[in-house]
Amino acid sequence: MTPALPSGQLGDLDPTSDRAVFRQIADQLREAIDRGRFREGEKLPSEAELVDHYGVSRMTVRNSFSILQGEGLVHAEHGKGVFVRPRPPVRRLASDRFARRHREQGKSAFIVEADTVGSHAQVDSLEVKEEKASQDISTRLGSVRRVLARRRRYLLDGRPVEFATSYLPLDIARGTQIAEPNPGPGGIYARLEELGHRLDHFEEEIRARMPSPDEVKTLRLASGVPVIHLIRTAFDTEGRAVEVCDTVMAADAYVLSYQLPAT
Amino acid sequence: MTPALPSGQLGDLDPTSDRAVFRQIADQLREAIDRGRFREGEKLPSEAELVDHYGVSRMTVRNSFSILQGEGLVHAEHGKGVFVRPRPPVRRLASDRFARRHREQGKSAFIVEADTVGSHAQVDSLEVKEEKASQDISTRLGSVRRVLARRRRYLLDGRPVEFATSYLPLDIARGTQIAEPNPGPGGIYARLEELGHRLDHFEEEIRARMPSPDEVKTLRLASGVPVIHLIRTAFDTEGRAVEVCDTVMAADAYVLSYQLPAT
DNA sequence: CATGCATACTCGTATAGACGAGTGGGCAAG
DNA sequence: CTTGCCCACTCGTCTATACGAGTATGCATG
Repeated sequence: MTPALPSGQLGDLDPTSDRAVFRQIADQLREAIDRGRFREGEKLPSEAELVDHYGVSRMTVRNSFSILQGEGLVHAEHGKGVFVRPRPPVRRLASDRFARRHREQGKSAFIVEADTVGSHAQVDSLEVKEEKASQDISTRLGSVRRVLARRRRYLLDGRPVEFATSYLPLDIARGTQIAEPNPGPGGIYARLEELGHRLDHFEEEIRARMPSPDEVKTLRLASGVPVIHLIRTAFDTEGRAVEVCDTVMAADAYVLSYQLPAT
Repeated sequence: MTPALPSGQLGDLDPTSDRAVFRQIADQLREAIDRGRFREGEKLPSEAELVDHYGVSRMTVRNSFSILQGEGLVHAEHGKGVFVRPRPPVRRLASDRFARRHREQGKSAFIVEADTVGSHAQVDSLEVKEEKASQDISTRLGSVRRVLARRRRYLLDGRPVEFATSYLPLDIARGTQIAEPNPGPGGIYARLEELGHRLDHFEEEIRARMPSPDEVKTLRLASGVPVIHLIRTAFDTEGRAVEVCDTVMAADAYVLSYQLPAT
């Protein structure tokens, strides 16, 4: 005889309900996941099994799955099945992460931080070049036409989590170590201070949205995972904007943390 | 004869490409939107028109639309069509929004702020009650068992944009104006200071994720719109956590802004 | 002129079937 | 024992069809 189906965990449909069948199925799966009947990384019943269990067509079941995918709850793997999406370890960004004392050490802040939590960090796809400033960047940097752009991608345990571009005015960066692929210990902020631009404060703008297809690719995002878009401007003590850093982060990999004075 | 179809703007499929047909269609529509060939709020070609234009089945076209919906680019309206989703006006939250000087005025900060940008603000579904603290809230408030919870929803020009719950320890809030639906001028932070809890600083934790079905309902979110989840803890000058505010915001309605010292 | 209905067009839901392609296990051949 | 193939199972893509339900428009009726 046939063994009990994994779908035995699930209930029945309510034909009298005006809620669409595929929504009812999605509801039941979601609840089963929330209650822990399917755990992180565990496989859900296959499409065929759910077709049998509910007596609906395959497209209806797929429709249910696509809802849950949009919510970021599950992900499908071709040839294997549909799985409860595990919550990856998150990276916490504290608001003192640019404190001067953190710049004293040799290694990059990203690597050091990853080491302390036992993760393997990597930086790749480094690109450093001069280019025309976009309207937005030009405005933020105070009407510059061309900028030095530093692009890089950060990976944690092999997973891309962040993609960032720093823009600097050419009159500051050209010909300095900032224009080199490796900016040296303490990063470009340390170099900026050596060049006489003592940093005063940063401004960060935060948005969240769904990723573009490009971002899905570079960050290898599962469907249903938004991105956090952070734009940071660094100001020196003379009030000049000396750098703009445009960062796109996989939202499921980050918690940002800020401290605000109550004054 | 038939008039030129709106889909005349679009190209052809590449049958030799290994890219799925519905992705190719989504790509073309996305590009057309990005290039401004379809403007904000404008109607895309109907499913039937695209079926004719590309010579594919209706499900394939719908599949394309569902991709764009997941990206938050378009939204469908039953009986009307599929439209380019307009970017709503955003609310900017500055990091000095809790500065003491902002608490002097009579009206709530949310209303005042909305007035200055010419929007109509509303607060509704107010609920104030004592309840058991969740594990997380209890930890943040320093092991309290029960709390006063203040729930409210914020609307801008009739659109719900934010849903927030404040939690306060009972020994502070019980019997005070904080436990009333209307906490009075300056809000609960003003009341806390009057009660001798001079505020020292705030900590904010920020996450972004896709909304739960509940959140979709309360915030009337279109598909493809993530939420920003903000958890703020207020500390008094004695280092005690005196309030935790858990806020869920429609991500397309907000830009958060923070200022960090470089020290 | 105003009301209300018929109708055409829109997207929403659901079925049934077909083929393709990735994965993994078992079995047969070497 | 190892290699390699076949097969069963999985999700991915696509077609064709049907009916339901919301919207808007125009026309007929009062």
